[in-house]
Amino acid sequence: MGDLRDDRDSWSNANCSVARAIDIVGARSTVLIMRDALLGTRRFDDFVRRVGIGEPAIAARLKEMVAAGLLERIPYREPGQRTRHEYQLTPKGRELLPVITALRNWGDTWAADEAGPPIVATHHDCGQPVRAVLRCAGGHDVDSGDIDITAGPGAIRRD
Amino acid sequence: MGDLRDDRDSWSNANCSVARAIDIVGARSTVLIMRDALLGTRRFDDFVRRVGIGEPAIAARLKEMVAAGLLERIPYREPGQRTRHEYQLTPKGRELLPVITALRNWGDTWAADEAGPPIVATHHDCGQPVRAVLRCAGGHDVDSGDIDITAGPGAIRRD
DNA sequence: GGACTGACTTGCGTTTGCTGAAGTCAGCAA
DNA sequence: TTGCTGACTTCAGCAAACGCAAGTCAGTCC
Repeated sequence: MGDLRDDRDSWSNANCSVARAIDIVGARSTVLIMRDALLGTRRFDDFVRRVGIGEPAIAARLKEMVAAGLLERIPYREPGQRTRHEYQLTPKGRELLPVITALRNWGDTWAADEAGPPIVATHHDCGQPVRAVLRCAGGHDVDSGDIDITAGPGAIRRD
Repeated sequence: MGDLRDDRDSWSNANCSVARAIDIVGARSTVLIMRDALLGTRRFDDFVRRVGIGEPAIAARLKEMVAAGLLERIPYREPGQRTRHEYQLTPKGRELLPVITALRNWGDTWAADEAGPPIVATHHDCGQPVRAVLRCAGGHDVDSGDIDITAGPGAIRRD
């Protein structure tokens, strides 16, 4: 099976997973809400204070994200308070962690403040910083030059 | 040093690398152009045919991406043709590969066509599929539950 | 020199994303 | 019952992103 890049016009991007993904999570506010959700934020007013975009945009986006299955709206109740709802990550949402981590790594390297990165994610067991890296199912580290592109089952040929 | 999530209001997102990153590469067309650039596309008309967005948007975005240092505009000449330019990835651009890969992985899992993923990235040496995974500098695989958040040198406290 | 082609640019119009200020609404507290 | 508060919603209005159609411009080929 040859590398598709040798015959680039034989496949189309119509069924591209990258495009599908950004159509769901590509909006700026969605990424920023996911950032904070992955750091543990769950309540509406906390999102409003932390995400840094306006309240109407947060409300609209949270609704969209619940509809998209990234968050789940769960009722909770504190003593002496009425029932409220919090937004908990679903597995579908939680699995965006590599995306956000890769984005943060890149921002730390190429768009950081002179002072350095504002927050650092570290491994709980050993305290070392965490990064998103490429690895193959055989367990090898993969360099960007060592990747072949092959057609998957959903490939659409164009003849 | 405690986990910052225990004291979430003590830091601000003003200097967030995730936000900085998406302000540079967050537009839909930028991501799609990077997708194709990372698959080897270099020429204007190839981007127009493959990316799936209009010509004016491609032209404007390529210009922005060159200005942002993601791509470099390099003159080339084919025999009997006039001098043209191609858009080559810079290191800054190439290092977005984990971001695009993580996005593609997520899309393959959560937003794929029934037929399955259209393209598969495989390790050149062993042929196994490539994924973006989290790992710490100590060499351990990191699960999403095993991450601590600590303040980095660029942290902005808010008192 | 005239046609051709690849690489853009210009000029609309439309949609989407976001902001800011103000309004609504449910239920617990007094 | 009235007030309060947290969680939204509604209503302009603006700017950026994108699509489509047409125009430009520099070489090269004939």
